Amino acid sequence: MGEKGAIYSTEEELIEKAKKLKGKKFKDIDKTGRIANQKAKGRLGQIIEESHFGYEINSRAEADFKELNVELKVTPYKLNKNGTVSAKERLVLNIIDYMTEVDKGFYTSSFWLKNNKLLLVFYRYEEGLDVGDYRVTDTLIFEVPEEDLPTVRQDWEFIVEKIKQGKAHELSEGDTFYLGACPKGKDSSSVRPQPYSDIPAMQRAYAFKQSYMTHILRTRVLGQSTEKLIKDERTSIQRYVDKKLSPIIGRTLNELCEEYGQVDSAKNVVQLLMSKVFGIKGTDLSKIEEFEKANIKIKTIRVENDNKIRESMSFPTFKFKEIVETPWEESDLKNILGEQKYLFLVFKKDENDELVFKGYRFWNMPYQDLLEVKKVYERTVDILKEGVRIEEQVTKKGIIRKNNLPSMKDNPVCHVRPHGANAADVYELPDGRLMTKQCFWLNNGYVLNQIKNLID
DNA sequence: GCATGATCATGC
DNA sequence: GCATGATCATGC
Repeated sequence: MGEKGAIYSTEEELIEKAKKLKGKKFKDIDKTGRIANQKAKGRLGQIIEESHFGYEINSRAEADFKELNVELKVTPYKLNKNGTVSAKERLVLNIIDYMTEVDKGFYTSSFWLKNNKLLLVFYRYEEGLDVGDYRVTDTLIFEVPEEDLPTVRQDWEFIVEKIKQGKAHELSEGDTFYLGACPKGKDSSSVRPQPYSDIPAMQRAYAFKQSYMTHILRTRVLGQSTEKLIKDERTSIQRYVDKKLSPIIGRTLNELCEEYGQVDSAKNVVQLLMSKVFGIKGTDLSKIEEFEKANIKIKTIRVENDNKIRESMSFPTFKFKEIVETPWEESDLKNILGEQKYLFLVFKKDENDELVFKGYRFWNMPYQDLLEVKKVYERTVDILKEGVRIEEQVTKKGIIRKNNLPSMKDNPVCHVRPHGANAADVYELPDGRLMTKQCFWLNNGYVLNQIKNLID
């Protein structure tokens, strides 16, 4: 087989060879028995590298196809119940060496040098299927498109800036838009040193977010199109949103509706108005390409004129029997809060009860606060395991049930409260009793703190 | 007045 | 019918 690294002399040759993977199952690709004998996560990539492309396995910092500067990545997707497809996971790239990455520039960074050209091999994941029966369906040479480059670059700079501030241990995937710093290691005890702090930081790798991978899959492989927010300009999401929203700070909702020709005063008036401010055709801001790619949720926050927020912010209901079996690190809540990015649009009632646009901010939960949520989650699991206490009180309105799950007073960040169609909307408890569906809520006071600097 | 339980509205 | 975001109701 000759010198490794000399097998494919041109990209075209490599692409042709890659195409032969299409339609094949891993058990038919594998010539060395890895599929049966190896449990490690990276084995599917190794099978393709070794059995299909004829390379010895290595973990060098250089690209897999060194002479072409192409890195091989094997990645799963899934079919959703509603007929769409999604990436099954984020695409994990190289581990971040905090000690050396801070001295690099974007184009000399380990991220760029190793990953600026990828050979993506997509396979379809199906629950219950043997790994050997997973099938490769598509291959693609991928380079970050020019339109995404300003945002990816800003993401990289954000990560490096955090390391420079001695906060590598506070990195979170939700900090950034397309390129994230995701946990990489056996568990949270896998740590490594950082240059500007003595606190060991969780080992992390660069990763294209799952939402970004879903976008690549849908547009580049399936040829679907979505509505772009940023059309011609070479700018990042953050800067584009700044440009559109900062000029309207201080204006009243009524003024803005008049100016933008938003006559409908429906409940979702803010969403409709903002669609016009951003100049998109549709009315669903979260469907905008850039927001989908970055997994951004838009939330309107309404502040009363006494500077309070009336309502807390809810999350999806949880199933009691499921969360008692799920450790925090694997929980849906941790995944949402660790990866989700929000765009808060803040309106406040003035002295005449008129809503004024006070400002906006991209937000994701800071690391310290995530630790508080962890406490509440684990306390909830403990109470459910011990057997939650439910007391029934008969009142004029009917029966009211009280419980001892973590409440707003117990934690500054979040609490547990009912969330169903009504009190009869129940799930089964671990002990067999039925209880009104519950979910975690962010305390209204906590949410207020996150946007306090926008409201005077 | 606030914390907590209950329910509505909407979209798929 | 259900998930999810939003909001109401009331006893302490």
